[in-house]
Amino acid sequence: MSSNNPTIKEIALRLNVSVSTVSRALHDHPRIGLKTRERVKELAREMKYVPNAQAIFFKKQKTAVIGVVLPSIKEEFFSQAISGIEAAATQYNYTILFGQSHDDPAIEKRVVDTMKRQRVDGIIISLSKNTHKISFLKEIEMAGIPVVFFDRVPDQADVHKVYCDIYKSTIDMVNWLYSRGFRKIAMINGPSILTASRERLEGYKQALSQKKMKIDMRYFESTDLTKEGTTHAMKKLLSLKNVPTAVISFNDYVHMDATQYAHLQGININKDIAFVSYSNLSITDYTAYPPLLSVEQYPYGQGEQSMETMIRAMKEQHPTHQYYHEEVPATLVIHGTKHVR
Amino acid sequence: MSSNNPTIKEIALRLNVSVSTVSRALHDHPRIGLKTRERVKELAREMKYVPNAQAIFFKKQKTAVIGVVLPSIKEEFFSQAISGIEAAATQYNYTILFGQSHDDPAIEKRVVDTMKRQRVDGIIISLSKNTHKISFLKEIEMAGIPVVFFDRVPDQADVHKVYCDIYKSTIDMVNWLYSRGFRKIAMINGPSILTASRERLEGYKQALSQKKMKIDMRYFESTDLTKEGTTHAMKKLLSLKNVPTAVISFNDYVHMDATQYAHLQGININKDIAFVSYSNLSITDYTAYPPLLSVEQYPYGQGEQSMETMIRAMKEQHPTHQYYHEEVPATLVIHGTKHVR
DNA sequence: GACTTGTGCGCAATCGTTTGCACACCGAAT
DNA sequence: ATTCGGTGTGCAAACGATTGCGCACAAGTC
Repeated sequence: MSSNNPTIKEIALRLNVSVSTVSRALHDHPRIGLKTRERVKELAREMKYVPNAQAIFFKKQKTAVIGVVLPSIKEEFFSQAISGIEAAATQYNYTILFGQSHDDPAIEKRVVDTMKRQRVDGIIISLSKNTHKISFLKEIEMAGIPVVFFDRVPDQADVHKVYCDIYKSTIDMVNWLYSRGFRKIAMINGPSILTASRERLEGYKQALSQKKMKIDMRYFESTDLTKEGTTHAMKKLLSLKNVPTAVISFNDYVHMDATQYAHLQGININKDIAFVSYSNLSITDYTAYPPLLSVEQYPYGQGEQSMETMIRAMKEQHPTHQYYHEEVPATLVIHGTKHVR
Repeated sequence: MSSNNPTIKEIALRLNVSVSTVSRALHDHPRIGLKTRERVKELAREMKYVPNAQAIFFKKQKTAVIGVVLPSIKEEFFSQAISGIEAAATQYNYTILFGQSHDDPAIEKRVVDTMKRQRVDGIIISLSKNTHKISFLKEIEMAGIPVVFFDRVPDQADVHKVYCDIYKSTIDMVNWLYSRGFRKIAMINGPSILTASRERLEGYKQALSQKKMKIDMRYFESTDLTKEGTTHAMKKLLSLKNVPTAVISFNDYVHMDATQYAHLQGININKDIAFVSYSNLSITDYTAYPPLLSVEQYPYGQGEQSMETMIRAMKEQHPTHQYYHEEVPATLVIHGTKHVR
């Protein structure tokens, strides 16, 4: 009936011992006699005593809570990532305080502030696509809360970060297309402020020049990741007099919008034009026009790795001069043609 | 440089006033003189003072944290839901402590225990599909932590719950099919322990009997929601000598597996057999065989509503005898045939 | 018998903040 | 001159748990 959780004080009172004895008994302190220990544990069980983590962590100045800030959990990539983070966190007995930035830097800052107030032990963050200054996060770090960036990471070296090498996998991707005879390779890239976009672009250019192909910027389009932006980009590509024979999309969502539009324009997907992409969403197995190939970025693995890195970062003494850069390998996943028509 | 966050004590020391004065000044207590108030606030800003929420909530016996337990965030339904919960929580200045059960009752219990330790102010939970006993949650409630169930809710009345009326929408769905001339209507339902499954079954039966149609249990199959389970169910339906002309799937994931298999068996989706489903996933717009119709269950809205209900539940004095049952309306969304082939 | 060693337990401080109460001072009203 | 009300501030307890230190008692050693 009592709404209040029992405390060690109440146990102590009932057993006529001191609170310190109860505390030590519950922790199996060797200096506490066996019978006392048993009596305490017995009563604790009976009273359904659950230690107050708030009090413990307050005392210890630790919370065993990690803040996780993502642009949007609606994206499969991030929901997979947080799943990995949570799995690893559970292993290390940490819990997850969760916040979304919705790609809005102001909200992102507010979420981070709340987490600081909550005195999380660390923050794992994938930056909003509109965030340019990360000074507020450096401040957090200066205040003794380690920050680990993942996937959408800043360029600078003085941060902990976990990401996969899009540059390298983009080169692999272009080579794959080249080896299959494609020469007119277009790209629908994401917003240029994203590191992810820059890496795609640089990998694209690098691969082409390795093959001694000249880079035609008319084959290079961008989208703001909305359906409209992607449709517009695809429209421009289709209007070229030299229509590309292959299109690399920024990710599978862009790919879906691009192919949907292209299909409406009478293009026979992966016949007239080959489509390849990034993300390797599980859902593409069910889509009308799966990409021939998609770069798997292992969001779950990146999430796990972020948590591992966080654990190590938390062990460093403050201030750190040791920054971890973890590169998770990306791999090309070639889809069967079973559902391609 | 200092890794430690400043406290009101340090501010008090520097200003030669007491901690109580600092505390009150920061809260604009009217009995503190204007100049003192200004001096305190000025210094607080200068020292980048951030109140220690741990200490405050420890003192106040409130954490402003709501625990959210979901089966798996990888499902779009739940990632949408948590998005809604988070949005509403932010409005009320609550933050979200997050955990997944992975449909495992043991993990579910462990997650809830951790949350109790953390002294969350409330728990919003969508039950694991294998959870039969919710006594551990009633205990949590007895201990003064309100529990709000959503979507996957228990049958009993003595709980707070938010859900949508699947029974009613199933009747609408069957009527929709009936009005278009379909008479051999099959169903691939989910695990029978889920309320969601029972409601679908009952709606199905009710609708058929309203139309004076006899209920043929050969048209009724179940899946454990795995691809294999669904394929098996579909296989049985296709092997009937009286093959159904319409199939109602438990949700869009089941629908995708069912139609994928049916297609491989040479069925012309939505021509030979009409397919309808639940969830109305945004992704179905891009899938090879979208359902003709899908029941929108508004996960985001259910999430928001769950948080609203939580706010109300937390206001009730303990123990409650006032339980909230919130029914979010479900609606039929009829897909165009644009991508159906 | 004095000394050491080990065993079993309690006292009290501590973490950062809030808050009821008391107190001191001041001007004004009686 | 006393009382009163208002204003500005400090004291100290409280929230729940942990932990260094100290004390009391018993058993063993010389």
